[in-house]
Amino acid sequence: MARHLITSAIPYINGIKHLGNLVGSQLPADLYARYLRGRGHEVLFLCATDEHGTPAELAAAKAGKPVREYCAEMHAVQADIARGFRLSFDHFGRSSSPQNHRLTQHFAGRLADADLIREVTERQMYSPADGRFLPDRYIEGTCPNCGFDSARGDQCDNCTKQLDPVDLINPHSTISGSTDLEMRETKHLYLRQSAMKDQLEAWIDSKTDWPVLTTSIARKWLNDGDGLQDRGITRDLDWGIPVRKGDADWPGMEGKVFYVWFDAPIEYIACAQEWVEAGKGDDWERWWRTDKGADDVSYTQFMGKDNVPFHTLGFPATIIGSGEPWKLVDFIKSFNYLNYDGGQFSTSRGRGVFMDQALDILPADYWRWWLLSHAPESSDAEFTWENFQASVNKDLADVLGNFVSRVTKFARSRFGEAVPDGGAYGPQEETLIADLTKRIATYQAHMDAMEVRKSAQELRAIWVAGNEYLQTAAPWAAFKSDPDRAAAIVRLSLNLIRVYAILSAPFIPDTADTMLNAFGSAPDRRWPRGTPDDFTVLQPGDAFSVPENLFAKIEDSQRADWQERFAGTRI
RNA sequence: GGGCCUGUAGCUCAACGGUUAGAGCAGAGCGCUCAUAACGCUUUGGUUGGGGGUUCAAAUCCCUCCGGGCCUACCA
Repeated sequence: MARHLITSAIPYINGIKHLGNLVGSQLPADLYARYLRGRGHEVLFLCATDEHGTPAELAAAKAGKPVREYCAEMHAVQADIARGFRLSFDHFGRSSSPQNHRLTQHFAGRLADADLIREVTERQMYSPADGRFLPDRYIEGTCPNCGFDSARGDQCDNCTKQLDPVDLINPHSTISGSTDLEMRETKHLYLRQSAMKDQLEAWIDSKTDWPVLTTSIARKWLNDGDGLQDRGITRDLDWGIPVRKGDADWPGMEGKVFYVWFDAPIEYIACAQEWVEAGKGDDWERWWRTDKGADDVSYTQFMGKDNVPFHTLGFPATIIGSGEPWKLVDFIKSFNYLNYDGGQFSTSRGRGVFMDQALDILPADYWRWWLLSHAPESSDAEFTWENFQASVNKDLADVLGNFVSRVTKFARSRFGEAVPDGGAYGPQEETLIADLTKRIATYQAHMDAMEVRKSAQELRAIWVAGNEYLQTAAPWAAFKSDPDRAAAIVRLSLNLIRVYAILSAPFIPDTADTMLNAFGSAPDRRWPRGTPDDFTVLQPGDAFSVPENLFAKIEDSQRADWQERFAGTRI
């Protein structure tokens, strides 16, 4: 039994996330957490909402609410949807928590003491009409390079040229439309990542088993241009964690807050404190402090590729730079993007399926299965309704659902609602058990390696083996000539359902519960040990019931309807 | 512009220098009748994006061209 700390990239607060966000971090993290718990390991699985920054302030303003109130509401909404998808966080925290305030300020103080913070005076666009400094991309104007009239201040979407806001012709605020913009001086804190470049690079180099996607992005940032750049960690905003040096004021930084990308990863740690505060645990330091028991913790982070630089460089720089014995990540599992039907998901255009909508039309397990079995591991992947319908109908309804249905209904009709006695497992059963034992070992190896698609593929093959066995053993024929033989076949088949439920639970937890509940309220839920005993847990006389069909097929008419509904509006 | 990833059967993907490039779906044929017209077996289908090179041996390594994607540090 090992101890596993698992975190999912924390979703931003300003709205409901789409399926691409889900499959890139929270869902595979949940798969891994459920699997490890199933195998008897001790797991702490944490996630939170990322609540600071300009977009949160603007979203709150648009909703006509104080930002504090808006975030509290959106956190509740996201927590509710997470529950709907059966994301089994031990705690779903908030980056705006008091714990994170204290800890973020603490880290800043430590970094300052270590001479890893420098103050930089710079000039930024200020909009008097909006009453705020504007991040580059909140300024638009005509591109001096190609003449595109909606070029953003950081880059022109038309000709892809990188820009500076002052380059724009007729610049205006995208918030208010105001053209009254001025350059103002402001002072900010920079994290001296460049001073830690060699340390960070050596650390990345030591991670030879990480996905290429993870290490290549990290190396790019380490070596691109002049190498790893120092990074601003403060902003001129109202909503955020006030800049303080530990418990002390930070002269000259009054009214400023830390940048979200500084405080968001720290929330991983603060979240464990929230977990204790919420009465769900009693010792967070044994998960996070290597001097207090976290030495043997295996820490895995899940995230989309856009998050990789902050997790491979920024956050480690914070942790290492603190000089304190915090736990560093052991493995970073990163994902590419999921596209929607030939294009990108688009919040603004309402294009694609968002988490709340997904749960409105189908139960979580349908989505979990498709998303995980098509996880964008090696390249960007694409959601299409045709593929979704085909996969769900075939894999879930036909292969697994129908297997459970045919076994339980046959058993009931011939032997009644209890595991039948009589006969014994013979060569066919031994062959199947040997095959499954091997396949389960393969499945576990893929899950251990977080090879999500391969795990799904092997799990499906395990389901298929049940159907193959039934076809070969043909209990319906045996029943006529040798009822004891049929009884043995049915006994094994019912045991298969129990084993399948346990193996499948990380992917489709609700369905797994339904399958297990067919055998009463307290069936043995222990993970298979890899011996033939795994298939004799259900004994003659044990009661079972026939569950409702596990999965309904998606009809062509439904598919067409949804296709239409989620296509979004063209601009 | 630069960097990284990617291109394999109609579709979604494996194969990571070593038999004859494999699976699932879709298509075709056969079988079964327990089951959600479900399941099983067999089978069609590929000059591995094009071209060149290295090697006894290349989907795999190198060069080049073409296509797709991502990142490029003030959105998060």
